[in-house]
Amino acid sequence: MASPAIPDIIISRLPIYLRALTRMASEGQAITSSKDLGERLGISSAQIRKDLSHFGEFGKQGTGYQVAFLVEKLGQILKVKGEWEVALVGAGQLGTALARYQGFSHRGFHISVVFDIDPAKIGQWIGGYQILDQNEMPRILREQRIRLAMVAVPAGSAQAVADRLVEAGVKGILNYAPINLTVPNGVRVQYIDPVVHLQRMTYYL
Amino acid sequence: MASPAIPDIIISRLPIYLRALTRMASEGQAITSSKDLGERLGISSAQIRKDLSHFGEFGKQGTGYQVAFLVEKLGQILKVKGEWEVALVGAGQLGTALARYQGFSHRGFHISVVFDIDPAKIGQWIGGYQILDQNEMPRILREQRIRLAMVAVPAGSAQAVADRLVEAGVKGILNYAPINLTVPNGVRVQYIDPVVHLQRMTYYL
DNA sequence: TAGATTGTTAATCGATTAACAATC
DNA sequence: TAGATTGTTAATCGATTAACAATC
Repeated sequence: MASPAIPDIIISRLPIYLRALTRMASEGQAITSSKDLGERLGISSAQIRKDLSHFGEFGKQGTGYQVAFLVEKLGQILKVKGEWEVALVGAGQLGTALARYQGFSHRGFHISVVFDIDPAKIGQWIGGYQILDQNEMPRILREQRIRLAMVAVPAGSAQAVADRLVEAGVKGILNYAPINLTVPNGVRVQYIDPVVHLQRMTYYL
Repeated sequence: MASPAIPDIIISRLPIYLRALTRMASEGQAITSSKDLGERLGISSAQIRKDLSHFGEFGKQGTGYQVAFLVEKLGQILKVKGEWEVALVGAGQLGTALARYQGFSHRGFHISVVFDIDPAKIGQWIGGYQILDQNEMPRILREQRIRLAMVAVPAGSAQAVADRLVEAGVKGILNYAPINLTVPNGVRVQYIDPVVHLQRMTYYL
């Protein structure tokens, strides 16, 4: 009997828990509780316990959770114990900032290739990466079995890029282009659009 | 009698609708329907109609919605018809990319000031902005009545920056630092952390 | 032991969907 | 008119919360 699928909304909270717990660990905090973690995150303690209970029993009555142990477990659940290779498409302003960002490696990700379509950029170096020709992308992604990609191209080319990524076997796309992507079942897309986030706040002003 | 508060989950979808509709308009599409829009976004048509119905009747039976009219209405609802002034804190790699990003102005936002704490950066110019001393921030924000800010500083200083922003009257913070912020009621925070988004996908790989 | 906190159950709450009369 | 699509109601579905026995 297949275990029931875990709701996506629960999965989406786990990286937030992991981030907070990792910070606790770095601050020397050895033990936490659902109440403590919940207060930090603005989430109810019941929800945290319920979320975690889908994956096992990680705590101890009366005591709470070992921070290091929970970090370990969440890392396993999210499969970020090792390092995922990620392709970056688009070496413009934003792509360059992403290529230079130091925060990926300690949290389970590593940019392995950077692509652009502009002949003036191909061959140039940014953040330790030589920019490759986007036409080579399908071949290189297949060869390196890359399953994650970040898209930092103009909105007008994002869907075409996504189509080629999917063709090349990519299963997860982090899309920085301000446009919705259509992808087949089995492929996931996450969106980062600062304007959308800002607009989510102006309603309340 | 106060009208009942609109659930935040509905507000959070409106910018997505607006973005898709704006794109339709730019592609010359004059009319859409809840079915058409829903298919583009992977959302049910019923949900789109229900969401919009909280704010008025914007469509016509048998026909659908005028794209331009709906863009107008959503812009009003989200209060992004004019332009909001936004402060940017942190002029590092990411802050610089944000300062240079051209995509804010046509969607209701304008960066008016950029701050950093590093004496070597203060006074330098990036993307048309002269970097100001972060110590001047409270005074300048108050003077200019700025209510929105983007935080692109290291995680370790993000909470302190947020505290000062709140003190200075900021009501909405777009936080790029990979850490949860604690803010008083009445202040909103939105988070952008690429690693969180990537980790939300690796579970499924 | 007494106090604290877990994991889990049942109750509550809220969001989504299905369905359809109204009507363009 | 016939076909299409809205806005809305009621039903369904799913997520959150409250409560508590178990137990460290």
